[in-house]
Amino acid sequence: MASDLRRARDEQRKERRRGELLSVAAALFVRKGYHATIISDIAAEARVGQGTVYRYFKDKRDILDHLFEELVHKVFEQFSEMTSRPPSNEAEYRAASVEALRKVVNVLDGERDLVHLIIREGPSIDREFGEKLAGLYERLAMLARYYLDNAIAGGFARQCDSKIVSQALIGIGVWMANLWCTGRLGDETPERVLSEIVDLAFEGFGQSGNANSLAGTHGHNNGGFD
Amino acid sequence: MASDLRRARDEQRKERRRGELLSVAAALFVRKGYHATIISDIAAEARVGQGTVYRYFKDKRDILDHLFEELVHKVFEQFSEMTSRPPSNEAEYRAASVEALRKVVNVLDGERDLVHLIIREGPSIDREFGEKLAGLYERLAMLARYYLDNAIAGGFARQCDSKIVSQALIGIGVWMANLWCTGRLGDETPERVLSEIVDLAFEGFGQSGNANSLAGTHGHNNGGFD
Amino acid sequence: MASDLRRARDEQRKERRRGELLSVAAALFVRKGYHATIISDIAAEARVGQGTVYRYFKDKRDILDHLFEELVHKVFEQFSEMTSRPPSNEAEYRAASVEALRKVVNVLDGERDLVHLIIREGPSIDREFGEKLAGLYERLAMLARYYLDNAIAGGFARQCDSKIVSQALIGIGVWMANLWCTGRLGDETPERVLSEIVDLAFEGFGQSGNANSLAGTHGHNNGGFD
Amino acid sequence: MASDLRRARDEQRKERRRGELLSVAAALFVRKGYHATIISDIAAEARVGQGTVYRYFKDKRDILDHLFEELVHKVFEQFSEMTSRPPSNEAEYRAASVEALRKVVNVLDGERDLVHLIIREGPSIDREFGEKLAGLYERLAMLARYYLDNAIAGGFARQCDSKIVSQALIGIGVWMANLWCTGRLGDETPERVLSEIVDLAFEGFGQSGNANSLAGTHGHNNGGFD
DNA sequence: AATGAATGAGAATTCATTCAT
DNA sequence: GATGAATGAATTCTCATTCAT
Repeated sequence: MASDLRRARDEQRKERRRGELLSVAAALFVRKGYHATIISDIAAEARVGQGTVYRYFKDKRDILDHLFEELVHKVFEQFSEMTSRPPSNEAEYRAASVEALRKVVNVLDGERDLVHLIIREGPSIDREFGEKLAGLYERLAMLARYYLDNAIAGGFARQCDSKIVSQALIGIGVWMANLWCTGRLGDETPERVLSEIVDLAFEGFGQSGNANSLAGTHGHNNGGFD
Repeated sequence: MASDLRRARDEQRKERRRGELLSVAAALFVRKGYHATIISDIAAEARVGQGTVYRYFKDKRDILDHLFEELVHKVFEQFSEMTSRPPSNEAEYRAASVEALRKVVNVLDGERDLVHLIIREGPSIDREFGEKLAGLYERLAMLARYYLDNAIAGGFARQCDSKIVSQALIGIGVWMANLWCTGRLGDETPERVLSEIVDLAFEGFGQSGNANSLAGTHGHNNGGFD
Repeated sequence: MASDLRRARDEQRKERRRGELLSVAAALFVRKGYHATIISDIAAEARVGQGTVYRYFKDKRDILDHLFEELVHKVFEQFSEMTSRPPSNEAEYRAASVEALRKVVNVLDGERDLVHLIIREGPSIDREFGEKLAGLYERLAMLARYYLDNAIAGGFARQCDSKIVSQALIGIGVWMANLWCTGRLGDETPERVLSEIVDLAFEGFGQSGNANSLAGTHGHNNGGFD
Repeated sequence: MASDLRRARDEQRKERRRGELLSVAAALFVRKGYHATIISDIAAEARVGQGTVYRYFKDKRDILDHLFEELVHKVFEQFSEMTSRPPSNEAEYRAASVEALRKVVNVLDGERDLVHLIIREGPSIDREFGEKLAGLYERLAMLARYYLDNAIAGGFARQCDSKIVSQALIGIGVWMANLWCTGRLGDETPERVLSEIVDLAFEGFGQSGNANSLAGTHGHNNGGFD
């Protein structure tokens, strides 16, 4: 029936406008900052009335939530197709790491502004959003830790505190992502960064083997902390 | 003279109250968030009138600036006394790294809330503050890079892109500092974290030597990026 | 279309409300004084929210600017239709003066409060407004001087310092306007005032001719001034 | 006794400081405007504490009152010594007018800023001050009218509405005083201005005698006013 | 559904005045 | 008497949200 067609068209138009509002808001949040961006900015930039914004989103915070979910969805979408067979030697582990990072980079590459926004503003929006973001980071850390534990158990990763190390890896990732989004990595290509980071993670920057390792000495030596 | 005594006492009281206001503000910024904290909160918590806050600080932003400068000052104070002789072998490098980190940890340990505040809110206050903070991180990265370059030149660090690696190290540091400040490191002691991180940085978590390194292969293989 | 009608109606309503706010503000400025009138007074008197005032005017100063421009516009509108042929004898000059003053009086009569407000508060609002007002007075003085110079050149006005005399005429005008607006002229009709002033300007109040004139003696006799 | 000397010295110092505060306040009122000048400006400029200002004056308004009274006192002081014999012919009238104006000018010359301040800000301070100032002007107008009525009665001034004409004369006086105080009279000397004004008042700027006078026709002709 | 005018709660900021020292 | 730190009432201005059209 005609009304079905019409309804479909309306639905489509609505979806398009919602997307338009999201992208306009993201751009403004990035440019002016989340707190400094006011609803009327978004409405004006999207060429709609202020009231219209409220037809699509509950409030400003709701817009950010949608942007966040969108990003999270895109990232995890990538991993849904990954083979879940865990690596059984260092070469496989390294290859899998590189593959996973490449996927992430590919997603983030198309959403630089959004990523920058989330990393920069996310922790300071409010307690709830901060915890949601921290939860995301935690999930990523758990993932990294899972693979690291597997490698340690399989004997192709050094004995180490996988909880700490996996967090450190996430720290590197978030930090580099942020630098890259804000253009502070200069002309380094993502691939270059990626390989350097994987090398650092697997080999460190030292020359020797395990000589002088401090690991394992803690507890015996508190290093002078009070 | 009496008036001198009076002036000295006034000066002292003023300094005490300024400090009181700063610490109250820091606590509130941490608890409620910078944006959600309003001047009257600070005044009420410090048991003074709103106007009094304005006698000591231009506005809310000015309070944060003072907190930031205070922290930066305390951190760099530690390094002013460090021997500047660069390490000449890996053991020295590692020892110097540990010593420097311990100093930083010692400072930050007394300012957990403040550190958390700056890391969390700093990037989203406004452009100016964000750049000031980024400048601090950049300085730290330069410092790390300087030592790394020295080690590479001296043959006791692996050939690597020191720009990327040093940034990664800063990323680890900021990340761990943040986790620690927010209590998300659980019962791990700073010393334990420190040694794990240094081990990771010097040796990586891999077992083998340089096997399978990706470094140097970039350019020949863009990894599928478009 | 319906939306056109709607827009037109909205436009009209907006214009009406703007006018309402202006007249309410003018009344309050006159009654309480500009500085003593606060935005919430205006909003309350106009039965609108405070925020609404800010939808129409940038701030209190902006309201005054609009009132001033409105008045200036109304005054000069009157002169746009006047014949520009300059008078060629004293009778014509006198008639033209009377006609011009009548026009001004007719305009001001409908805006007593506003005129009073501008004369009273104008000079003390701020430097900018003061200069704008002084500029208006200066324009009026130039106009008077132009006609006076013409009359002197034509031999139907006495030799005199037209710069000083024209300023004196403006002084009389502003002063009488102010007295009249504030009701301090009692039951004198504007027409009566007008004719007295014109007589004074053309003939002075003396009986004799030019006897005893001081004009032209300055320079020879500085009258004791140092 | 010593305490008498001391008391006298204290009294003197107090008077000096009071004068200092008044002159500092006047300068600030002129430069920044009465409303824009705050107590702490005055205190800072006079190099005293804010509280000290309140030892000498009740509040800001009180300072202005004192400045006003000071000026009024100085002006009327001049007239206290004037012979009170009224003029008996036009020449005497003219001479007396000139003499009186010269006295006024001599006083005002030393108080330009103060005069400017009073003329500019006086009417807008508050109702009370405005009325006080209007009262002063009214007194001056009464004085002028008294002499004018005397001259009309004596036959050496034209029949005219002395109420209106005397107000017009005050208008000229205040206007010229203001122009002069603000430097907008350029290089015209006070004496020059004075003589031009007296000429204008006694003779008008017209050439003819009473030709075309409108005076006396009012009432028969309302001039088109509605 | 779309609009944008209206709203008023809420936050920042100022400054006259008080008062302990 | 002098001081200037402290105060909080008062005012301006913003902006998220509602709602009549």
